[in-house]
Amino acid sequence: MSEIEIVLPDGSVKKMDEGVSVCDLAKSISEGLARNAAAAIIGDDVVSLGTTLKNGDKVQILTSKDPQSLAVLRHSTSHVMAQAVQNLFPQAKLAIGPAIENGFYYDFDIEGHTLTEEDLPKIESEMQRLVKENLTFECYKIEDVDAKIAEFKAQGEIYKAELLEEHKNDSPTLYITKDKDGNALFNDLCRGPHLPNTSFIKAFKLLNVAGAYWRGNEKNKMLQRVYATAFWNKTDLDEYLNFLEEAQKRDHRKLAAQLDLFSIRDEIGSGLILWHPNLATVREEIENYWRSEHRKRGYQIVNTPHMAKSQLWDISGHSSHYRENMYFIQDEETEYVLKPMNCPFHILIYQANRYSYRSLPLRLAELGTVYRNERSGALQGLSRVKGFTQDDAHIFCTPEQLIDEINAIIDFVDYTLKIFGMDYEVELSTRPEKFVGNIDNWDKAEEGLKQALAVKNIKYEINEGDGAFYGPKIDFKLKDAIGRTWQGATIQLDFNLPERFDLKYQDSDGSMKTPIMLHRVIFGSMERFMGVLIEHYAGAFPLWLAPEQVAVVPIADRHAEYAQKVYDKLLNAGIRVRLDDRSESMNYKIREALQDKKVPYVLVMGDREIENNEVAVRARGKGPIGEFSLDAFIEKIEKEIKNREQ
RNA sequence: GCCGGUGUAGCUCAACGGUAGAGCAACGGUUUUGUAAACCGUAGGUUGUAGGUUCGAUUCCUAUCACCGGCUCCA
Repeated sequence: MSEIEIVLPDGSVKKMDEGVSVCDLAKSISEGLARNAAAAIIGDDVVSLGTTLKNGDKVQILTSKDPQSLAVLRHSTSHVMAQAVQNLFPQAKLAIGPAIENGFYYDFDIEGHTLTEEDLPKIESEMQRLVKENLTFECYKIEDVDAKIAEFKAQGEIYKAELLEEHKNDSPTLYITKDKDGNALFNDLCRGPHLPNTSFIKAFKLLNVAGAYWRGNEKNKMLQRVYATAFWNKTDLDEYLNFLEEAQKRDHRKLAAQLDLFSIRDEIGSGLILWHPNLATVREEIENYWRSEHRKRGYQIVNTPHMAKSQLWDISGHSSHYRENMYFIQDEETEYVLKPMNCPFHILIYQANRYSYRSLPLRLAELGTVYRNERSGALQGLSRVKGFTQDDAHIFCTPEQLIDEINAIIDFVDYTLKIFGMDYEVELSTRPEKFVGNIDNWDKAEEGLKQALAVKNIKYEINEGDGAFYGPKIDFKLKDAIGRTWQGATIQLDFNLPERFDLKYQDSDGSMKTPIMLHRVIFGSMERFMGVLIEHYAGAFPLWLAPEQVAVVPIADRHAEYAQKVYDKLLNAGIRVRLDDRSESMNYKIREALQDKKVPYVLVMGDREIENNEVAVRARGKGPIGEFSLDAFIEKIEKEIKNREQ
């Protein structure tokens, strides 16, 4: 028997007999490691412990302490769930069951039974039973693929048969779940990796059931998906479940009712937002920021109509590419389209003048309200609506100016998100299968975006084939206060529209050339961004955005006159203030202002304050912060507002 | 659009074949309060909408609309 050399993470080399597995390696290192080993990494791949080692393999053994092992735990738990479901519903056909970001799911096709929330506890207890059996997961290479496909088909496992057919040349493997006597109880076509056995599975929770198309294609059958999660221990699981609860409390649709922010009415239609005064105030502040910041950064602000003749959309190509999302309005002779995008209008503004390379870039910005006919099931609160206002801008520039322009936008986005205390992740989406323009331009554009990101030293992920049909794009995923991500700003390159509209500028050599066009939004849409902000702040907007900044609370009726003076002075200083002179108890008024309305400052005043010509200040989340003269208080909050303090 | 769930007072929920009830909010009164809910009372609903079954429907059935969890799509 010959020896092989294994490289351990510390760089040391260990000699092992040929044919040994990762598990043997773990045992040879220490008993404790062997007991705690969940999986391993060989090279770049996470593998099961049963994997046979090869000479020169770089091996890292994973325990529950290594972040990479969590996906293995979840994947194995998903197999246990599939096994439990098949035990309870023998007719259930298995589709796929991967680990996902915060847990895992498994898709089933169960004839004659529709899973509901009530089934989840039953499945969970069956899983508990299986886990207690201390089952092992063993990996087998499928030698005779065709025979196995036939077997799957005979069992009715049509989805597994389809998957195996597809992966027949990838040396497919089968994971068999066995009890302690070695009896095979369950098997699943699976690439792995898996835990050695179920003893690691200690904390899991089934979350919800949902429909999902087989392979994500809406032409395929709809399967039943069970979402679940698993962690190494109950503490982590509970923490995650608390997080879900916290997220639910922050739901902008719930907070909308409590804080009187917006509503959607049947009489108007779904996906159309009524902005109540409170949210309109937040929007006004944000629009003010948006306008002044655009001026500073060399943008010109424009306004364009809400509809245009069909002809315009024929030229832009939207009539063919975007038709199902457009609303048409028929006048006696002419057909109009409610604008789903602002770009064609900005292009026509470009066309109104002649440009040279010296007068570019031209940056046109608009808070442009667009209407898109969304599929009914897609609508959601403020996040997905039919009518919304994009903080849209289009930049027309020369190829030489492109990278600087992209960098400037990245700066703008970065600067803006910092104001809201939001972090972000960046994704670059490249050429899709269906695209317009020539590949050469596409390659250049993708390279340009990459360069711009490199100059800024920004880390990003690449979404192959996820670009728009007219150009590649950079997306910014906002991370809110509790770590959830939201689609926010995007920068899209466009070679298509400038050509369709035959846009020109005169270059330094006198020749006429076609400019490059950039589409970009910073917030995305006012609606979606407000939704994100509400959840980010859990409804407790910072002072500069708060619909009501200060509540004035006189303790008894005899203090009303003084309170009125305080109120008038604050109002005069441009503060959004409310005088609460109802004959309710002071405690009631404080509680309502802070808890229900989330007002940042409550000013309480009684005999003492009148005597000293002061106000007693209570800050949201901080409690009483002392007595201030009114001027000192105004000065303090004016500074906070100006600095947009969080 | 698709799969599943849910629609009861302004809000949160109860009743589930016998004709709808509570808390908060609102309104009226009492209380005049010292840092997160004073007390008493009044009013408020063709139970999402339209059909059907039934002596009788909020409850059962059908259709439809909206919302929720997802899939797909997307700012």
